[in-house]
Amino acid sequence: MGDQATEPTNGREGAIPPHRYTASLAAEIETRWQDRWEREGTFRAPNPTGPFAEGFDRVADRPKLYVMDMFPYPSGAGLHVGHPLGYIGTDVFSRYMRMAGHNVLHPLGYDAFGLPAEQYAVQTGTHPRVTTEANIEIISRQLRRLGLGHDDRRSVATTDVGFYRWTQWIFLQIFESWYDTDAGRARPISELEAELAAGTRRPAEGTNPSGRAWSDLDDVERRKVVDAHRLAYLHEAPVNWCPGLGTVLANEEVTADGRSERGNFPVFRRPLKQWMMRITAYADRLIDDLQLLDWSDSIKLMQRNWIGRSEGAEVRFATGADSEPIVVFTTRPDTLFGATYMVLAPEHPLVDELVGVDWEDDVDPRWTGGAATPIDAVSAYREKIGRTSELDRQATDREKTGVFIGSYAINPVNEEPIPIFIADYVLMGYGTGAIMAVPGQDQRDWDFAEAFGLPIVRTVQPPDGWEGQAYIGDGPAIASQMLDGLPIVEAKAAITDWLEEHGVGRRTVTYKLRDWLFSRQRYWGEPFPIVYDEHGLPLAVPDAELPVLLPEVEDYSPRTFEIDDNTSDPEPPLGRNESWATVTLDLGDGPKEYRRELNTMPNWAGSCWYELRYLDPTNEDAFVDPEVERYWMGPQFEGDCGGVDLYVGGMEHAVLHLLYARFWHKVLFDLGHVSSSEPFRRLVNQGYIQAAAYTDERGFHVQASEVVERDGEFFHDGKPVRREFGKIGKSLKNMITPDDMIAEFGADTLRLYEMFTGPLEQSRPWETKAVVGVFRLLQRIWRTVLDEDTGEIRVADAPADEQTRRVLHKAIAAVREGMETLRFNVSIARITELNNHLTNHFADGGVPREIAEPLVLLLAPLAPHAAEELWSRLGHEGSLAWEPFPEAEPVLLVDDDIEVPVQINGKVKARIHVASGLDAAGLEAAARAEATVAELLAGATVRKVIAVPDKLINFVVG
RNA sequence: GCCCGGGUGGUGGAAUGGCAGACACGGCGCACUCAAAAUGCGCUGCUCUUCGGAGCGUGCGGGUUCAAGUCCCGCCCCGGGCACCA
Repeated sequence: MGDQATEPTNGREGAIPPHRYTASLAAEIETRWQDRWEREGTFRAPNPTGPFAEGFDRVADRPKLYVMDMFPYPSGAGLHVGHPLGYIGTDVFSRYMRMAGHNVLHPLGYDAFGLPAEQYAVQTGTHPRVTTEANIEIISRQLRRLGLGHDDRRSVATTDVGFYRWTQWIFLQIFESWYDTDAGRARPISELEAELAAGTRRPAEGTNPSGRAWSDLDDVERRKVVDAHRLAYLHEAPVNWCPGLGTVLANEEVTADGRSERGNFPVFRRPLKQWMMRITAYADRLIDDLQLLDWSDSIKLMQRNWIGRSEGAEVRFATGADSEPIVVFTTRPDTLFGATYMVLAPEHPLVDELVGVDWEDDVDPRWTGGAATPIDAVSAYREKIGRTSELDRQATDREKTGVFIGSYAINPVNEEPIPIFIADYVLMGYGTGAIMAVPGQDQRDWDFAEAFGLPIVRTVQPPDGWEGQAYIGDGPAIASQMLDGLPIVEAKAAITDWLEEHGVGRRTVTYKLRDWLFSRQRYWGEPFPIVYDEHGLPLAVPDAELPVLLPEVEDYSPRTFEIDDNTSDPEPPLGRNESWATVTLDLGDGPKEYRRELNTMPNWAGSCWYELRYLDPTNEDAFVDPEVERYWMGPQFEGDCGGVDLYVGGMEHAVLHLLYARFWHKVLFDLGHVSSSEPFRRLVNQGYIQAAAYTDERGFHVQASEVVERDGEFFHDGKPVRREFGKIGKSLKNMITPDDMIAEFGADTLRLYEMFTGPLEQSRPWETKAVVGVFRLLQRIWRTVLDEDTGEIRVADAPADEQTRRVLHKAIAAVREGMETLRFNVSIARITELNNHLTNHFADGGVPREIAEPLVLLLAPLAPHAAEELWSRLGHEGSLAWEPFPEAEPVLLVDDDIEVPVQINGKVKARIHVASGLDAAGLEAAARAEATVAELLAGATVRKVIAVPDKLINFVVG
């Protein structure tokens, strides 16, 4: 292990002063302070009430601050140096804010359910809990060694029975509620039942297929109606069935070319009964409340795009005498007069009903796909796209395909018959799965119309010379009867009114967001607190029966199938324990036998609410005490959504985790369980650390640690290799662990290095040889305070000179600003400047105590161990974690005399020294008096003088 | 294709519209040393230079302004997201 520069290199006694700050001294200091912090509970944040209330008096008058990281998955590989970047950032911020007078809560737990432990269990038979706990042990030791000041009492794991018990409870809250669109919020399902029974409310559209009155329905029918309202509901819907994994996947887990993100197996769309979460009910609120959040615009935009709200109209197109009309969704109802054909998604349910028997005599040959009859054409086309969806879609992306189905629809505005096609550019999953095609104003429709020889009618006047493509811009309506001359916005309003008056359409909104598929055929997840009765209908397991514990099973795997077998049904592993799968319960009508739900919840469930459990992790009566939640997360001002004050994590969770967590939080808010309407008020996405990886001539990665650099070229084993930057890890053979860096330099140096390489949000390359820079900074600060030979402090009690005071206070102001804006790199630079001044100014020691002590405190959030040690050597008893952070005195931030550049036509020609605050006139006089300036201005015409006090003066001459 | 970020020395990066390159790495030089290491100090954007200095410089081209890395318009390149969304 390289210990160059830190230890004697030749074994000679005394080559290194005995009290120098070295890696081994750092290790001794760091482990000692880590033990002491743990022993003294230094970072325990008191709650206002409950079991953690001890010590609250001390902080009661402080503002609260809740700082959180996206918690890690405890993988067996351990951490590399990229993982802790965000954790160090939040730790520095938390330590700073504590010293700046806040009651800071900074916990970290583990997102411990998930596939890797389960797959390991499948291979080895080791229970996932054993693997998970061992991995948590390893990672928590690694994290502790970094000196992260977490409240150790609150380190929950989603796999703890005491945690997932409440995950199940929250699931039941969601199950036991429905979304009242009139009230715009979730309400308990019991209130719905009461209103239905009282006749004050009718079942929502689509929830009562029989259409009979509530009073005429039997109990089972009524339950089905109620179940169809629930926010967690069973739905027989096309799902992404992945036989290779033996499980169903969420849309988000399927790649664009129809394969599983994990494993890259084929995925099939097929109907299955699965648990769904009605996140779409919250679509508008999830969009609208983004404006309350202090998140980056890019993340907000990604969420908005994901939800994909679009306003438009539904239009009904009549088809034939007995067939029901085709409903299309359009954002451009104003172009209805230009609808010259219609396209249905190939799997649209009306296709089979509408398909014609024979082609007309004069049918365009391009329309038939070469088939003898419309029925043949439809089935051939469906088969064709069924095949191509599994192949890469890229190739077919450009050209439009489809077939005529041999029948017509009637355009409601002009009674014109228009041909109906099926084509794969219309998706069943969006809108109504059917469109009116307006080639004049839509490029995709234009392309299709060109390919199939369909008429193109422009209904918006394009600019002069616009030819050969659709025109989607604004302009007056043409060829549209009563709409003619209207701009798009007015035409939309007019035609939508007309459609509504004539009963052939209405205003509507659609979303890209789908309801969330919540069932997984896995073992290592939360069991659903649900049983099924003899009707096959779901019932909640009563609170008293929670938690529903994961049963022991002999085999942890779901049954997997041939990767292209799309006919078998999922068989979850929980079904392998027969005695568990059936349970006798008394649900109010005597003991009866029920069948348990065998699926488990997806990995996201625990992370949807863990920010709440940290607050009150030992509570057995509630998922969180309401008073504790209000204290840490409640709104802080009128109109505030409340929530965690700072949440730091990777960009990869921009959509899924952050959307799901917001959804759950809003349900809990609606039901009155939390006072905050959003979970995370402020979000920061930390960057990534990338490291150099090297490939040889064959393109194989070589061990990065064995590569040497000569004159900008890189060699491995004497042969040249190519450098690239990529993710740290085993696959690129460029693994760098925090353990290695701590051994070589110490944890404080690692922390400083990661913070110094750039602002928290920015990605940066790892450069081990640059780490020595911040290591030297710590050595120099050490030397500022202590004598390296004797170990005695070398500070003086004499007062500091004016200049040194000014340097200190400017540093304080700048360090604070860097801390508050999470630009720790700037804070470190200012500390370096201060220390450089001290080494220059007090070369023989004797740095005034009034300077040395603030210097140590400025360093404390960044390099806490070294700072604690120096603080105690300076004679202080307790930890400095609760010492007040130095404050800058405003008078000392302004110099008496300052240097001001004098520009002539924007070029600096001279510098003058003037009293700070000197006004424009004084500045001009002083500048004109300067010899060079006077010379240059002699004989020139000064057209204008811009004098900015304390900044510069500019003479514009002509 | 569309939507977000971002392009500043050899490198990581600083800079409320007001002296571009703070701080650090690397490099060069000096002191200390028999020598090296360590430490300390100095220099280090590019080009020219009579060694005084001069010119050019924040991806490229325009513009606004007394003044632009920063604001506006149009391009180029890199990173990320979405992808037939009606």
